Amino acid sequence: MITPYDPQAVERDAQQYWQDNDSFKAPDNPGSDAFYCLSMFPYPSGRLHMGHVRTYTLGDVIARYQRLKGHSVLHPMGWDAFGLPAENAAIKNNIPPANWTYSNIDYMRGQMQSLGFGFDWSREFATCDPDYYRWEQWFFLRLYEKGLVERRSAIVNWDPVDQTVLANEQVENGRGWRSGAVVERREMQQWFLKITDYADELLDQLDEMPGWPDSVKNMQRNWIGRSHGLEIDFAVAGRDESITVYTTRPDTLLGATYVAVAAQHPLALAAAEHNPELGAFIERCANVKTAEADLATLPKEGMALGVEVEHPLTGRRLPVWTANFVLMDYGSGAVMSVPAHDQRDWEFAREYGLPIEQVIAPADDAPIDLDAEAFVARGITVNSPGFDGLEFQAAFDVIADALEAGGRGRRRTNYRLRDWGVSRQRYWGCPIPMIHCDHCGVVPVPTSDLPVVLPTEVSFEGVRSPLHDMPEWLQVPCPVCGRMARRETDTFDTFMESSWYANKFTSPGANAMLDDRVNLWAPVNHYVGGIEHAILHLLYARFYHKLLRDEGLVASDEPFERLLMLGMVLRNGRKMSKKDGDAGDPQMLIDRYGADAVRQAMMFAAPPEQSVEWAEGGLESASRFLRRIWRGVEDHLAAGEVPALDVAALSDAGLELRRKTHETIGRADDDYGRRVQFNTVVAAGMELANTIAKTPDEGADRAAVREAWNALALVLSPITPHVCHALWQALGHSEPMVDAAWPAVDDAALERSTIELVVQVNGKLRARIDMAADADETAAREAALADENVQRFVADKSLRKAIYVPGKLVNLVVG
RNA sequence: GCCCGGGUGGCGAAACUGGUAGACGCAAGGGACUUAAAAUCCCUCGGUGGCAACACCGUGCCGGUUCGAUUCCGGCCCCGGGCACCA
Repeated sequence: MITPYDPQAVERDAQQYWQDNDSFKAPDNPGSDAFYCLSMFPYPSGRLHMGHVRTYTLGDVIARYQRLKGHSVLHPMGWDAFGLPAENAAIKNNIPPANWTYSNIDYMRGQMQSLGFGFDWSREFATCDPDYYRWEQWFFLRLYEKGLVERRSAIVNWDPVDQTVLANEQVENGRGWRSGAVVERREMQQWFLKITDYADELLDQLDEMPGWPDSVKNMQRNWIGRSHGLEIDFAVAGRDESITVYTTRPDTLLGATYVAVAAQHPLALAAAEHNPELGAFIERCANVKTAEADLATLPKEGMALGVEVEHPLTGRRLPVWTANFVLMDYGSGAVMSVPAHDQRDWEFAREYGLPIEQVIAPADDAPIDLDAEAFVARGITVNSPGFDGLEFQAAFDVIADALEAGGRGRRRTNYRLRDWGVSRQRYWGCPIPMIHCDHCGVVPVPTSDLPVVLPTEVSFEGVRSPLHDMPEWLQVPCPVCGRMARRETDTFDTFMESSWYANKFTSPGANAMLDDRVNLWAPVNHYVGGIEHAILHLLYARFYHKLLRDEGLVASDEPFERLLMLGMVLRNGRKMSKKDGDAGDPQMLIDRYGADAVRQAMMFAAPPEQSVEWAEGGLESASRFLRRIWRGVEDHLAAGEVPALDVAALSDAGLELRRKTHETIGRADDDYGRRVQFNTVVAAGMELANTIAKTPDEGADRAAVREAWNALALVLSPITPHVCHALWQALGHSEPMVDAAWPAVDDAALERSTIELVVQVNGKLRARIDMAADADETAAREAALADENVQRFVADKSLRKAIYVPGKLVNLVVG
């Protein structure tokens, strides 16, 4: 019976089968063959977009391939459910965020199921489930006891639209990463996680992570930004105090001609008390309503404090200035200024007429012009009495030793990385389990009172968190003194939830944060997600994993062994957005072409790490191909019984098909497993289908045709699982495709008796000749020279040399 | 400015370890089938010259190494991403 390919029916049947048979339920006790494949869980924004389709298809391909290779696979899915859009929707439509979120989850889960992703849905959770976030609260209290949590006042990035604090990582070009509003600087009491305590490990371990792309590792290195330098004390002239500066260039110390401090530096604030003009300047600096990134574009401005300090080595008096380019929260908020060898200091010195004194000369005696710009490269010390003639490291060490011996300085490592501010002034997040008591101060919620459940029956008055207006939630007896106290109304940054969800999937139903099962699966063997998370999420998740490890909750050092960073899905060179309308809506495409065609088109469009220009043309192509193989199998089956494979009885066409079949298996295996490049798997499948099509399906060769169809169904099944499931059944297998094993390559099928040998003359292709595969060099050379076209190029010249690459080419060098 | 990627036909791309550039597909053109259309099948498809065999040119640009370079090295141009008064 010939039935036309009906993707809707085929996909419904396959999905029903997987559901009825719990096909993707991961075992609780996997053996050493465990493979944990995870795709970054989505924010339940309402509906899937093409970026989701790409990410989850790639993850699904990996999971299904590993399963065929014999692994026990864990491939879970959940929801990164806290966050601002739910509140915005709530404010706009007057729906409680919880309702909005859970209904989005229901819709998106349905979409994922219609795409045929092989997720173990029994492990699904949303981060807004109290059963999930209670452990986050519990763990936060453990960290608090351990001293890894701090509450302190800090200048923070304030998003005036979202009315919340943002981490540095969430500020892009001076604007909030979600709202796009210009970020302001505000001082507030905040909770911090001391990620800087782990800066060295987070940095150093990158060197031992071969499964991560270099680009991501470099981004993280830059973000952590470790620098080695010196803290140097400058005594304030005439006073019993000193200020400390930080420098990575102590070799230039003798060239310091002034010292610059941040506007908020205590020395500047003190000087301003007697100097209204200076006070006004400091005021102006503080009120610049911009983020740090924007400061870079401001002109360099400053003012003398009327204070002098003593150079720690020469005793020379240097003026102290305040300057708008010195940051209070990096280093010590003060710098020694060496205008000859730092471009910023140079510009400032030129503006205010401060001296520029050379103390470093180029090692190669190249001319320099300090009237044009600073000489910032490393070189040899000059004009530095007692320290001359030294190259960078020698000067660094000698000066560091001298200062340390005199108690006026010390070696110090600094980081760009700041502690992680986790407080958000928002409602829809995990409540921070703290209580404010007028008598006892800040008191942690006793673990026996966890979870602190976020009330979900709420209504919004503007953007303000409704928690402020819920006295029944807000007021609570102080756990220490019993008097009425207030709950903390801030909630956690949502990156807190996404920092440990991968581990949680291993321990469903545990009456603990994690249980022993975590180490049977963790770390994630292959993690799949968008490049936009290269810093934020991945750095926090690495940090959190180390926190879990140090609490004895996981045994591994890193959460993700191998990382696949996908390029973005673009349309007309831009990130896809709502403007793309139906074209950007996968649902319409699934309804029209079927999930398999959508999946194949997405995989075929480009290799995973590259950004992909989404074009619907690929869907017609994919659809056409799937119809073709469907019809091909139908025709093959309609021709009746197939004899057992008898290689000796095969025709040349049959042997050729067998070779193609086994080549395809080998290529696909390598592409799936090692190269993680799936567009070429699709191409290889198409080539095999083309070869099948031109092989007469007759006599003994029918066995080779059957073998080829079986191989094609298996090889393509990670990408187009539904149609392959159906074809596999039709081809007579009683076992379902998901339980099949990856086929072995038959090396004998790959052997050739003759090959096409390329003949080059002086590196240029001149002929192709048929040769015995095992021909030796002499035979190859003679056959090459016998070729008519080759003769035209060698006839009147002498043969100098011949290069023979067996099985490939012979290159005749003549002259 | 610094750190990563990338640049190959009209388009998406392939070429994995230096060895046949453009696999596979899209679009286009021609043809078959059809009353017609859809679907399907066949042929052509980097440029120039040539009836053809074939030749010359061609992987952003310039140079180098090599018998041989899309691939390695040096310099430059352009595009994308990350970081950025970080001392």
